[in-house]
Amino acid sequence: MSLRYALLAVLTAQPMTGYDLARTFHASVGHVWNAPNSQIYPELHRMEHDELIAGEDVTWGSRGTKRRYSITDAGIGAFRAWMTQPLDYAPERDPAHLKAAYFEWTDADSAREQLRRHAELYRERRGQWMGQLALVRDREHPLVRQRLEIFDAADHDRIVAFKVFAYEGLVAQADQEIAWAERGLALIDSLADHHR
Amino acid sequence: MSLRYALLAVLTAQPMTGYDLARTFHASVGHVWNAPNSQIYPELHRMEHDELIAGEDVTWGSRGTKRRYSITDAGIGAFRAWMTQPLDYAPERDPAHLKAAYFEWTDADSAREQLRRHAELYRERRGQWMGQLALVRDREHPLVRQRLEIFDAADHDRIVAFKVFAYEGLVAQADQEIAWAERGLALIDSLADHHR
DNA sequence: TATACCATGTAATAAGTTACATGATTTG
DNA sequence: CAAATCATGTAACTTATTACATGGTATA
Repeated sequence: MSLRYALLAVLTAQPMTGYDLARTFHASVGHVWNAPNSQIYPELHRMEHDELIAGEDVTWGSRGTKRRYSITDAGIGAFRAWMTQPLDYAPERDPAHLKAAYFEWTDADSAREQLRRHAELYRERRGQWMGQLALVRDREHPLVRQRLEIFDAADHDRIVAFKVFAYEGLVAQADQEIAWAERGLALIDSLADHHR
Repeated sequence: MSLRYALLAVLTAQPMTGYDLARTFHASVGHVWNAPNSQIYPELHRMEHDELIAGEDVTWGSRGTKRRYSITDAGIGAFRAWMTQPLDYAPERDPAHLKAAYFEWTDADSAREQLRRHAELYRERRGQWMGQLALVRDREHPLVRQRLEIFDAADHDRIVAFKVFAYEGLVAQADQEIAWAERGLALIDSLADHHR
């Protein structure tokens, strides 16, 4: 159900088409939430049906049209209600750590390769998050800028501070995963040494 | 598809009934993977059909029977293949950080309450992981003990080391989440001060 | 005018959740 | 003999993934 609120979150800043939302997801919010357009489009239809968003057809080129969605008052209410209500956490499900616990079932090279990939993945995510973080901090992030325009200047610091806080948390997560993978690589090396 | 391999991982140590697997999931592997029995029982049927596990009816009490599953050679092969093959990581999906990025949409009390819950959840997980970690390290963990019996003594250190490594990673994750939530609480306090 | 990008979906599966349902066995 | 635990599921639903499908617009 969080997809719906992730979409509403973006639409609180400005109206968008399904395509824009999918792109935004991929480029910015996507690092916290991701969804393919085959999930976004049907959800937008359901949200419009529930009157959380209003769609209007906008002409595009000579013949084409596209549908731009704006959040409604009911949508803002629903988003605010979700924001206030405590989150119900999903049960833990961590295939990377599950596999690591059973590394005796594969060879050292494969285990090393998997840990290197793990580190690599989080280095990449870390880089993307750092990029977003810099844009938010400097108030050059397009969505954040848009958001600041519709909010009172007194709120600007809070808005930016919360986004910085969230991204910093994600960067710290990535750092942790990179460090863990590196400890794993060292462990495998030490076990290999021991064998000689 | 990882559920299947999580089940196989447990069954490499010893044969078990569906009920035992569900319980083991909840009590030990469950901190890395969790599943309700309504997901476990059908999956066991499919795995038996695919001949990764073999079920046998065991008498239980005077009239009852229960079905105990053992991993087959094909099952061991499938598990080893999965262990060797690189993991395909699921796209990021993190409602807690998503919400934190939009805390301006709720009041300070609600935001604080959510961060407190976040810290509390990870403190609890941390405690469970530390418990498992101690059992594994001291080789008193029932499943690990069972596993050590069927493996050569030369492999014991590796087996324990990988499990310790995996659990230590989870503990570090929990520490990170707790620290993040506490930074968030401090941030909210400082924003509230600023308002006065 | 070809290529990249914008735009919107459907269909089929797979995976996961929630609620319900039933009955035997063991233990205090 | 009551309560806790062991044991095994089905049904309905929601969520997410993968693959496919189509066509318009902008730009070099």
